[in-house]
Amino acid sequence: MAKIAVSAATFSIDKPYDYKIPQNLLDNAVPGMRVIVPFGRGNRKSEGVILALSEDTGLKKLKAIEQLLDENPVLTEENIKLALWMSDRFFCTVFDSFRAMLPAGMWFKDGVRRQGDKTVNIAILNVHSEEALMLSQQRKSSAPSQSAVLELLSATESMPVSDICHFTNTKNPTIKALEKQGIISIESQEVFRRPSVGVLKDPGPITLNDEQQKVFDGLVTLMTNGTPEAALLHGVTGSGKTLVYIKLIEEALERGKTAIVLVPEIALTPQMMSVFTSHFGDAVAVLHSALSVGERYDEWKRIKLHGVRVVVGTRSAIFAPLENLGLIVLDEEQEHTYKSENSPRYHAREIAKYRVSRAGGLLLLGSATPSVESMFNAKAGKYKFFRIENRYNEKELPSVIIADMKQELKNGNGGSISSVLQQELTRNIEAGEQSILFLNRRGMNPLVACGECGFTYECHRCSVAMTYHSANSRLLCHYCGYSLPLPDECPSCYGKLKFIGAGTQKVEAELQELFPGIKVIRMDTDTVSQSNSHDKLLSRFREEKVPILLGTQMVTKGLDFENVTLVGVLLADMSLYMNDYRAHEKTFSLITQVVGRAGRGDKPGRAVIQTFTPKHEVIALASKQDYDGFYEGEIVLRQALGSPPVRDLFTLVATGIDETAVLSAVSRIRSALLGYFGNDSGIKLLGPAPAPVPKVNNRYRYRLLISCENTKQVRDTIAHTIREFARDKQGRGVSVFADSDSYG
DNA sequence: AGCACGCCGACT
DNA sequence: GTCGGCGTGCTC
Repeated sequence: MAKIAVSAATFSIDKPYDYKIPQNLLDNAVPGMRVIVPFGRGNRKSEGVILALSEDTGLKKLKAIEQLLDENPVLTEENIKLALWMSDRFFCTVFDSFRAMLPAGMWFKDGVRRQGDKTVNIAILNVHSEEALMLSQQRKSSAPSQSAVLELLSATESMPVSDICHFTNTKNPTIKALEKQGIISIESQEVFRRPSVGVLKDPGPITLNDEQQKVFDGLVTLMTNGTPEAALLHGVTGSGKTLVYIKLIEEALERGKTAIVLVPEIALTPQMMSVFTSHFGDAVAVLHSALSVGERYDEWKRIKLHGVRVVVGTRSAIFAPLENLGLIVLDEEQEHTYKSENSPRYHAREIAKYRVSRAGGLLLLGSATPSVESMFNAKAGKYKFFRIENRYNEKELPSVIIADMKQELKNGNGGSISSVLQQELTRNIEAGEQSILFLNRRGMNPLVACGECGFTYECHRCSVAMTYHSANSRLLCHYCGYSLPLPDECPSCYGKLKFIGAGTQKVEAELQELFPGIKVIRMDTDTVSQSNSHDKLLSRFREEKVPILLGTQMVTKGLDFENVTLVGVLLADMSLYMNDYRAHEKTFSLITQVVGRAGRGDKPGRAVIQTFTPKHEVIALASKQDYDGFYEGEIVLRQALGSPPVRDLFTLVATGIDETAVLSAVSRIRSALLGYFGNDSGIKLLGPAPAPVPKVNNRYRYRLLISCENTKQVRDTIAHTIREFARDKQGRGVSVFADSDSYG
């Protein structure tokens, strides 16, 4: 019999289920294979993964495995252990964990057949090329098509059939005829759908400066000492961390090890890929969710079976099927994108720690503004700490100007560009230098409010403010996509509607008014599309020396432009007052990164930070790029509030259509937890309170926060509470999930 | 979550 | 009688 993780089992009933292995599958069924099994009363077919094999005790009458989905196991014993560990750690089913490990193309989705291997027919000459050429001459008049094909093949010996047809303008029957005569043979060869990579020309050997070299030496020692290690590398923007990564990977590869490099967002993979591919060639693969299903499946196969040794990718690439891992790098480790928002709700850093601890490798967390959590661990000695203080090539950090927007308003400037920023922009335009403007506002579009009664539009399904899109003159909800046309007047008092909080579109219009005839590139989710990619917009900015680049989050990372000497942060406060213990950290990190964009070339840079709260300490520290000062202040605050990393935080979220049902569910869960924890002073319960987004897709969301130490016992209690809740018929219509150290 | 089983009311 | 409504409990 086999122990199986079943896809149809929900969290509350998840466990290894026993199935009989039918005689005809007995020889082939092995752990790590995917199967189809009957499940539940209706015996509906469900996918599953074999966890282990054991002797059939014959005690229970078991159902039988229906079908094996793989010839060879697609998951290793190590994967199975990891999946079990994840289910304990992240409150998910074991099958959820497996789903995260395999590329989407391998699963049956909505009845669609899974991704097939792509093959191509190759024609191969069975005779010497001279002979082929001779045959070609003979047939010039009698069989001109065959003649052309043979002439072509005499030069190349083999070629994909489709290419031959294309070049010689022949059809498949000609090829078939030649095959029949035994002159050529046709073989089917597996090909890999690969995302295109722009490879840089011969990068040459890397030379590190003294500071980088010192850091590198320390890291190599850690990587090669045979024990699992974790290190935090704090390197200011422009300190050349990537060079250190490349040298480390070289070392790892030389020792027969493999490496994973994670970046926080897809937009950063092409740059990393081209740098890495020019150093390591075909040994590099890329994994992220913007690849087509076929590409992702094929990259995964190349990694698992065809000798790839370096993987670059976003969060899910942490599961890349590499063996013998010597190094995992998380670049910009503070980014929230490393945390999954869906089940399994893992953090890539946690999976990385698990993997290096088994492989004896090195986990390297790199950042210009380390997360408070990682710095805390570094100070506690859990991570070795390294720092690069100086920018590569000794570039100076930009000078920072803080613009008080309240004062601007008093002076009668209600626009989004302060007078200082306007002056600086003028200066740059006149000098032929470029500027980047950053708008820290998700959603990018203005809110609409009544100028008289203050009425605002909220999405009736999601309880978030709707924003205005000028492209179609509609109001849109950014959570569920619901939209409605913008009315002429306030529906409540018939007053005049006003736009509040400029989005990139509005700022673009303002810029056009302030600087007539000056080109502006706008970069946000509206202007970045497949045909107009992130890359294309940036290379236009670089090559055409467009004076102003205006954008959202996207413009803040990894970019390196010689001619950019001015950076403006239009609304530095935006993220400061969110109801989230990470709000200060996010704001600090964002401003620091943006400021680091300016002055990377020979000329010194300036940064203008616009804010309504110029005295705020976080803004002052960020403009000085004083990370240590920020950390010291912040950790005291966290200590006082009992927030991570001083303590751990679990979030329990209940969602449902009926608000009172959801609320009473959370209250019942709260009392159940209180019952389990008793008056343990180490555990603090907060809530119930509406989740940061209280309604999504017509479902209300309430949450409970548990501040405590993340122990097995606490996790088990939380998991047990969720299971109990799901079994209780009182909770019908309400679903509950748990998360640890969630973001937002 | 999804599905069968069962114990009630409405209808040919 | 019996069709189908939904409330209930189980999933190897």
